[in-house]
Amino acid sequence: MSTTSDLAQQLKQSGYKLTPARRAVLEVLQTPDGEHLSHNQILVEGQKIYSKLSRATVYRTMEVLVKLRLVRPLYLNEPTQRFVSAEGGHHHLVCSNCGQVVEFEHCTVDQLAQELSEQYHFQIANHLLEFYGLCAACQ
Amino acid sequence: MSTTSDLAQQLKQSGYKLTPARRAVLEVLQTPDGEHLSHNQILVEGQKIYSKLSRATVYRTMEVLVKLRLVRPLYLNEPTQRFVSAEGGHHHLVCSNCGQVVEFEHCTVDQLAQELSEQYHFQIANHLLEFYGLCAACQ
DNA sequence: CCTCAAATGAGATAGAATCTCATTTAGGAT
DNA sequence: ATCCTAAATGAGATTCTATCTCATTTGAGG
Repeated sequence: MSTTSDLAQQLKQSGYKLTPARRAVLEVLQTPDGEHLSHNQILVEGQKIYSKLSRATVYRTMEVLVKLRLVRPLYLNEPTQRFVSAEGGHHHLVCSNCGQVVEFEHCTVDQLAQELSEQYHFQIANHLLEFYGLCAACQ
Repeated sequence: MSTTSDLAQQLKQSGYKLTPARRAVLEVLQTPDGEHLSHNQILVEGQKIYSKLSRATVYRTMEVLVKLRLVRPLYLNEPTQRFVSAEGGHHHLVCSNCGQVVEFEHCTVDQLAQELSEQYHFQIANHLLEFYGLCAACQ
């Protein structure tokens, strides 16, 4: 997602205190598996780093990160909020049958983003492109 | 979304009984505002048609419609499942600040869908393309 | 008009998100 | 180094969405 020091730096510069609880959350977010994590996953992983970490603090910290546009919330076909880096695109192939989510990289919507940006006077920061269908196994 | 009779016909042909509760749900889905509805909205509107309609039946009916691929579930930046027609694409400009959702029509991902379909052996039925940013008012 | 598997309603339960409030603490001021 | 205060925290209560259970009702074929 970003390096912990990046995120910590940004928090500090925006006037937020750097607490052990927040450090733990940031550290979780920048692990190799730090993308697409839910609040609960962040809580469980975060408590391995700082055992007193509470659920409410995870919610509040993520709220701050979203407000600062350091991460972006996302729902992947279930009623659970997850988080991804705020920049760039996120591209998924989602199987309507088994729920499997495959990420892909190649994406062709930049041109379209440009056009929409002008047409609707939207300042576009990132996007989500999901294709729904049946994976090879479920067909 | 579809006409009620379409949906009713499909249910019938798939071996499901046509009950007043199901008719009410189908009728709600095919009103002009029948897209993007949540379970709760369907319940409230449905009870205006058939007052005994229960929450559990709304959930179960939508589950059937999803299984038959007549509708598709979708989360729009909140932890509430909503439903859209199963076919075609859904295109949104979402304001990260005020949450406003604008729909747009012109879309350029068909070519990409074709390529991904071959590359990942996915049988793609529809897609969701969302751009996140700041709307004119929030900039 | 009978029959019975399918469907329903009501309420219980589970899980995610939000709120409240008394206590603790980061970090600037002294 | 110590003090001070607004900011942050933890724990638990509360709200809302989703799922489950089970006794009762009903659609639709025979």
